[in-house]
Amino acid sequence: MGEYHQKIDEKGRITIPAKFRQGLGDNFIVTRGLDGCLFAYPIETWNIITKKYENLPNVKEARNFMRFLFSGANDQSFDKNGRINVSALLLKYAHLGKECVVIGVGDRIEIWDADSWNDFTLENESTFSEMADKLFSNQD
Amino acid sequence: MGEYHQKIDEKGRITIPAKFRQGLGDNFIVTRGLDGCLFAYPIETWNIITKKYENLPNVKEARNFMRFLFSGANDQSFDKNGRINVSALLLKYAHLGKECVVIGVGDRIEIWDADSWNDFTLENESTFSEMADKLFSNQD
DNA sequence: ATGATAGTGGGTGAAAGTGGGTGGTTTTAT
DNA sequence: ATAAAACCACCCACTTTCACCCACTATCAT
Repeated sequence: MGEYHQKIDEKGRITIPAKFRQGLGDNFIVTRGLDGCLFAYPIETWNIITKKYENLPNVKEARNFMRFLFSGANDQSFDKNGRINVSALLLKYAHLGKECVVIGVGDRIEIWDADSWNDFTLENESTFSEMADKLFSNQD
Repeated sequence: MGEYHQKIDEKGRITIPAKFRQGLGDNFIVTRGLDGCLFAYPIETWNIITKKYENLPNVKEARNFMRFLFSGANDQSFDKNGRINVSALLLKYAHLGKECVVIGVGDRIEIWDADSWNDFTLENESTFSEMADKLFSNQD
């Protein structure tokens, strides 16, 4: 949980906030996420996700799906200073420039380009309250 | 897993990314893949696959698929620099030019011509985001 | 104020990737 | 049968990249 603003240096390194490091473990997966951000999963969570799709029938759609799933995935670990090295491909996918935002969402971490994140929050600001209404209205 | 862009030299040699080498082992199989790429399997995985198809009913489709699978199969090993020597036949089959893309997909590696891979991702871009929605949303 | 922890930037040596040479074996032509 | 030609496995050399290390700054708690 939480929102942290971090910088991406010229080598494509991102410091993951100290708070998140323990949750991710020593080895974890960074992959393409939804709405133009990156996801980072603990390896155990990733294994659960992939295990679900391991025995798909060998048809074209399934093959494409697996290609999408695996080609975007990188296993990562922290350097001595708690940084990860994001590949050029993933940087491009998420339009990551010099500034980024790292947020904790349930069992994963999301990495957003600062501008994208800004746009996202602006766009959704007004709908958040509606969303909250919807989500929590029939709670007792 | 992951996506790596490599070059093919004039002798038809492709450097397999260091990350994939251990998974393939010293001897492995390269063969015609589906959807216009090449597959590379560790020898153990290959044995399992062939065993599976040996037990298929002896119908024409099965025989044809076996022919497809076996006639293109080469056992390969790495040279001192981690490269494999792809036969002219397989290069032609996968339309491999100077640039290629190597991806890890579950228990195998796929080798794509750079342009083919580009076309593939462009064609599927829209369905990929749907896939991602499916993939990450109905997580239970 | 001071020490400890987190974040940022950069240098460096080892490893990965790339290209080309060479010598021996096989193939082909005379 | 023999020499010329082609091929291929092996070797070496160069370039680029990346993982690791160190140094500095900012932030926070005591």
